[in-house]
Amino acid sequence: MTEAPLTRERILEAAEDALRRFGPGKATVVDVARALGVSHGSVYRHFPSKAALREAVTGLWLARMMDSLTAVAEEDGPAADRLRRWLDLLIAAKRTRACGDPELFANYLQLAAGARAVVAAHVAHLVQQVARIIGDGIAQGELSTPDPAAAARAVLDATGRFHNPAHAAEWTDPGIDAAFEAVWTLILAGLRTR
Amino acid sequence: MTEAPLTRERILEAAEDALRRFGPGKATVVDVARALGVSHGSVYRHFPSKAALREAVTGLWLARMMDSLTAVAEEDGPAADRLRRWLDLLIAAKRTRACGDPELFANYLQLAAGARAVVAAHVAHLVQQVARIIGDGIAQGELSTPDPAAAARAVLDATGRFHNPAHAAEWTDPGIDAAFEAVWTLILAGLRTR
DNA sequence: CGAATGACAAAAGTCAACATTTGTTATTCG
DNA sequence: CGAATAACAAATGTTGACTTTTGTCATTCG
Repeated sequence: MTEAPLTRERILEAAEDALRRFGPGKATVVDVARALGVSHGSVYRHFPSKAALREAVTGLWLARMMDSLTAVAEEDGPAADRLRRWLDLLIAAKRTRACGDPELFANYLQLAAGARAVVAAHVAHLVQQVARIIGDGIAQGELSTPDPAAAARAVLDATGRFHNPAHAAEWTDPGIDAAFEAVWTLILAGLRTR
Repeated sequence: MTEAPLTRERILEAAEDALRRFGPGKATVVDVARALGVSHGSVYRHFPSKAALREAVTGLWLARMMDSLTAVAEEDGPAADRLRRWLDLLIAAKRTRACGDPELFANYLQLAAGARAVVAAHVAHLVQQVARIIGDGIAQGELSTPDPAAAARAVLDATGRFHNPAHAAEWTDPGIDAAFEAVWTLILAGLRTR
């Protein structure tokens, strides 16, 4: 039986597993070490703190979520359609994770509450993708807005209720889809100014 | 020395005072009763529960905040200017209270977290005022939007980051005013569709 | 009689002893 | 020598006995 070496990757895997099994409140670094058959001190050789380990797990989790979004952001085609599909995907991804991956979502929620670097990076990444879609729309004459970067940030801010985890409790409201439709109508019109 | 009778109003006054002095976590109905020189049982003659008393206090507090907003909503003049001034006032009022009335703001925050009736009524009231401004704008040919009621709701949702108490922690961010400016540009353009 | 009281039970909150977890470091092991 | 460990101090969390608070109601008082 070969002994796999203790790598950053194996620790992240075990940490994500522990986080999912026990939740962000109960998972300890001793749990992670036990799953790997090592002492908890060894984990601290690869991560400076438990917080750093949690952030790294969240980073991977967010990165996986970004994959399908990136695909839409990099498509060709009408910018308005792409932006709408991109937002739908973002909202669906957040909702799916809130329901289907509650422990890791709670973990993300906690990190988002404190202004952790990994979350800021995630938001910056989202803004960049929206900016790209809006930029394409302007290039094709489909959209028109004075400051595309500001508009991208504004689109994310304006739709925050539907994807910001701070509002997760509202996502089961019956009127939530109608509310998004109204906001979408408003901002799409705003992006089409001439 | 005349004995003032124990009325709903005197209880509300004392309750607001206690809430402000001790904060939502520490104020008890015994505190309220003591300030009035009665037993706490008497308070329960006028309010069915402590929660109801807190809601009533919050209702008054919100109603006072609405006064200046209502004035702007009922003005004449260009709808875009009025809407902008109305939003500025709403945002300023929320920020002022978050900083200057932290105990009652914390109380409001707790009630807003649970979906209390008094908060829902407050939001409905806000929507109504925005709808009025937008309606005026349409009548004057200044604005144009398919569904004014939906647009009013959308304006409030889209600007939530700047007035929803769930985001109070972000109100000290350096970029918050620029972010609002970007959202304002976007939604104003959206309301001017033709 | 109706408003207010105070004694009471149940629920919620407090606090300090105790246990676990985090993070460090001197030592062991291959 | 470098990776892992085990023993440790400090920080954090848990527990359970105790106190306060909430809400009810039979009784009192004007």
